[in-house]
Amino acid sequence: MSTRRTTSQDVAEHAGVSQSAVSRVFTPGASVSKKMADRVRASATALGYRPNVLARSLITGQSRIIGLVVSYLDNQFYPEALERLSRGLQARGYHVLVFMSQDGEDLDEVIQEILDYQVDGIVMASVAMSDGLAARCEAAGKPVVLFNRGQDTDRVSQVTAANRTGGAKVADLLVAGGHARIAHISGWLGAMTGRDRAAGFRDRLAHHGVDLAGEMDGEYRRDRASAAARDLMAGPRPDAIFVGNDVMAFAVMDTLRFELGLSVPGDVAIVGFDDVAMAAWPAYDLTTVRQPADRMVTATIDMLLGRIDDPARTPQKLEIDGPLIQRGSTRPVEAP
Amino acid sequence: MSTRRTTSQDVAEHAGVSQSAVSRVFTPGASVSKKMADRVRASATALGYRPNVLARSLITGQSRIIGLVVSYLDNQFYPEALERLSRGLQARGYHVLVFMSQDGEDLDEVIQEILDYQVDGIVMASVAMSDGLAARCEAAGKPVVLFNRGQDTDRVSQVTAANRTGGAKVADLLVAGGHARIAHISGWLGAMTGRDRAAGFRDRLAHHGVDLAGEMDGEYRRDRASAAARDLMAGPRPDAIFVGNDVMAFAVMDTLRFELGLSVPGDVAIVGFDDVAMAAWPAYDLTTVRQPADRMVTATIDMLLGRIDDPARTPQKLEIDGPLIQRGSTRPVEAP
DNA sequence: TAAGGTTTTGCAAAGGTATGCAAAAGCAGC
DNA sequence: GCTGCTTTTGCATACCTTTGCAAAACCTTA
Repeated sequence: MSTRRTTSQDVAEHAGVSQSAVSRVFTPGASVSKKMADRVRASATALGYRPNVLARSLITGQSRIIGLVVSYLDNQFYPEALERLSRGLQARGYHVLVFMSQDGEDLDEVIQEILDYQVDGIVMASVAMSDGLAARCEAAGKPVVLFNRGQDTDRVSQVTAANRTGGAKVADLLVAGGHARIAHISGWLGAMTGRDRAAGFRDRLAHHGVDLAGEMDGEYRRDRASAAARDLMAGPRPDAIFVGNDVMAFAVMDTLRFELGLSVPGDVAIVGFDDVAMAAWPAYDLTTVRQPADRMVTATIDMLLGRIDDPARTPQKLEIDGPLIQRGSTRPVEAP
Repeated sequence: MSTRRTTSQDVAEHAGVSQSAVSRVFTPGASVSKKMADRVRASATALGYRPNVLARSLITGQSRIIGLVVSYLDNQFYPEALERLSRGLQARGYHVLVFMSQDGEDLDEVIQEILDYQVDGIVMASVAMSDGLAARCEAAGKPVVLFNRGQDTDRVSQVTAANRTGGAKVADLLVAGGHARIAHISGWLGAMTGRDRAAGFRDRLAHHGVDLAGEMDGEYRRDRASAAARDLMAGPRPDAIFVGNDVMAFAVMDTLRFELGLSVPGDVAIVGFDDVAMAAWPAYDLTTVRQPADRMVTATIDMLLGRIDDPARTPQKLEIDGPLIQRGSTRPVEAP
């Protein structure tokens, strides 16, 4: 039935040369004469030969596979990042093997599976990692990059947006907009992104001498954010809400407009975080802080491949600043 | 530095048994005594040993990797499908290796790369495949499933929604709703999904004796859909538009409401296709035909693994019917 | 205890490639 | 044509596992 794959041995026989010669032709930088290369390539295409990546990786110790751990894809920021990551790695000869992690605690098992595949590196998208686990990966010689998730450790590299600064920018904007009662529905406070955005926002408000008129944990979930919006509106009404990410901000806007009959930005101004594609759609037209997915992904790839090429390099933390994008969900304000 | 991975040989020495014994302990269904298993496992955990999947696949011929080709992820239907696919395969001991295909014609090269990784099977999400290419994959013994993309070939399996039937359901609804001027902004007519939805819709309208008041190719693109909406509205106005998928439908709604100042469904009723999560959000509240991602993915996995387990099995085509979900973008109508 | 059958174990080969080393080939200069 | 040097080639081994086969261990029964 399924014909045996053609091997370098087959090509060697067909071309009348040794197997090692064939291998060298397909190994960049190996020593082969032009004549040999031509001859082997001719036989190779005649037989439809291509090197077996798995066998190769067995001996080189390089699989050209990057493991990606991701816990959910329903925040549009992640599919976008995944697409860029995959394209970028592909362009450099790597490919992404996907591992979905339940929100539960099977992360250990997931990492084990990843290591079983002999990946060359690991990207964890918005997933936290115990210190012991990080140590295990590094001990196995597999560099790890935490994408969009900060953590207090020096064992692994990290790429995040400038969350504190972003939060501060929002504070500046809302204060400049003359808002008196400003509230916050935060991202999940169990994660550093959520905490940093909130802290940056709070600190900057304080710096302006403005008190926070309410803060609730939206946990990065649509339903929690809607509930939080209802709660906030039940008391003395805020006239502006900074929401910890765009997806929650959409939920808040929907709740305000269609459930409570309020106008955005007429009654309440809304600001999000991420700048996913939908934020620009007219139905929401959301003012938000951009997380520059392109630069974040580029940095992630560079860090990862950098450490693969030179294992002596040490882990690194990088924060990437993104601009505040003013749109219709806030009243226009001169740039500060 | 990076310590050499511990191998089955190391475990064997530590436990004082042969290397093959270690292998058998980690090979389900192999013949090992309880005593041996315990002893080996003890040494294995002591040394932190886990079998090397790549070396294993070299000899078994099974990599437990499934190649996924996908061309873009900005239609939310695909991230959702990808998440389900990955989770489902993971539960059955497989993992997804992602390949992004540019819309250009490098598909040949992409498939070659996939085959280089010795994948056990291939899923092509909404990507067309030449017959020759399909033949090549099957010749290599790699079953292929086209996900959400029909094609005239018996070489590969296919899973799609019931696109014709879906289109027909929309026609029924709009006619029952008493609409007089009904238009269609189709999905890309270069793909069978787009053509089938359009054909099912058109045929059913004809069956009701209703003429199509205009049809344009939206190419599954937001900008093309908006442009099409403008064009349609420039002439004698339709009072209902069936749009080839949800993402385009959102664009059409935005254009009608915010650019042309029209009301949906007051002036124009809109129906989409897919039922992505956002369709249920109040800002759009879109009537649409559901593509049951869960069942489609389950079927895809079953077909793929079925053919991997039994290569004699022949490719199969499956259409999965999804319900019409009535929401606020059409006026309510009794179910037909 | 010995014979017979069954289960468990070790040995050795295989899977497809890369690579160190030594031999062969090529080349330049006389 | 010979010497000395550089480049190219082949041989053999290694990477880590699974698995057919035969030997060893075990169990059962007489």
